[in-house]
Amino acid sequence: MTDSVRRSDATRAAILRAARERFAADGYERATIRAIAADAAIDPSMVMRYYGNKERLFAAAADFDLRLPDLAGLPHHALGEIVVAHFFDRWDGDETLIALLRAGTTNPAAAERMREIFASQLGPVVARAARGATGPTAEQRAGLAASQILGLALTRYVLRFAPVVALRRDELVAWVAPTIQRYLAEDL
Amino acid sequence: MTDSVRRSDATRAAILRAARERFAADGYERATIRAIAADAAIDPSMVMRYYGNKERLFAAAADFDLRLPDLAGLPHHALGEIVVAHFFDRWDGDETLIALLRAGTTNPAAAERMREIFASQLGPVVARAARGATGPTAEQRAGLAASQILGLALTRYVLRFAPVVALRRDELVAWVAPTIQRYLAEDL
DNA sequence: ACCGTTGGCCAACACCTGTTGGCAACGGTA
DNA sequence: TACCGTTGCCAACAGGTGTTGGCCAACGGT
Repeated sequence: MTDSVRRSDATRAAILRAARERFAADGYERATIRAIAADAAIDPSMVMRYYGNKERLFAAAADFDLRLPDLAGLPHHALGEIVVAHFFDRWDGDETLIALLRAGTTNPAAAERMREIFASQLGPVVARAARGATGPTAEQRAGLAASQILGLALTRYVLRFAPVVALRRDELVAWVAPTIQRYLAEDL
Repeated sequence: MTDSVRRSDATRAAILRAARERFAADGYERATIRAIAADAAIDPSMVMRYYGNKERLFAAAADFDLRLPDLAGLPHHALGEIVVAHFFDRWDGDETLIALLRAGTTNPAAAERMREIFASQLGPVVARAARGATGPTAEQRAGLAASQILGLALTRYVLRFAPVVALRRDELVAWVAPTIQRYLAEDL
């Protein structure tokens, strides 16, 4: 029975979708099981049966893939623009990263998940792209890039600073890409 | 009586200090009135008597002055370094900004406070410094700078990304200062 | 020495939270 | 048809939350 499509799969998916929305909009503590269940048009106890507890529900909802391309085969001078544009694609198409960002500031487990994702997904890509560069380590380059990328997501999607919201996406890419380019591939 | 020093002033200050610590460490919702009162060695009901409710307590605890210097009289090419170093001074010496950052991601009032602070304190300083520059408006320049500065605070003090925590302060200034310099004073 | 004012604590309130167990309807299978 | 695992809801629990009102002791000016 485990390999067939169960009737409950739709419910499971509805819960996960509602959870991602709520976690993204409200953060970990304000996103209540009851509210998520109501969004999914289901009883709160079903959430517990399918996901065990709130922490495991969040872990399931915050399973995220940055889907970074391999930068080693791309034009070296365009790394910054490619990375920034890719992150815009990623968080415009999936609010999971925003959920993670909101929850990570108050929930230790969410912060740990965030560290894992960037260490295991951004780190290696940067290491391959920055091969042969002198100066800082790949981890340091990745950390610097993360600070600018997450700061952009923070001010635009979470804190909603008016000028950052008002700037068009391509304008932001033009401004921020050189920053990322320098962090990833240049020396001081 | 209102202009004299009351016996309760010490208690008021202790509550405020405990509130700032708790809000900085836990964020808005996880920082409970009871925990703040316990830190201040006081009864929870006293917090209510002195500050009315939790939201007003946060407003009092999050009253923050960036203390930005007037950049117009300083060497133009060193703006970035001065600003970045100043922010390190500011958030190393006062955890209020960290409290604001943590709370701002989940509490709408805290986010609004954050927008106010940056619009009213960073905006005008940037406008004076960037006088005569062409291209983007001062608000846009300030917003871009805020994205990098807050991203740095986020990854270093809140999410605690290992490489960003491990880098020395002067190393981070050296890397980030050119970014801020470009956002504040250069064109695309 | 008095007495109003101030500073403080205790107990309780109404509400909301994550979480649990029991019970009814469904839907394939024998 | 009789069965039994699955899917779902309802009601409740135990604990924690912000918040309130009443009571008591210490202070300080007269």
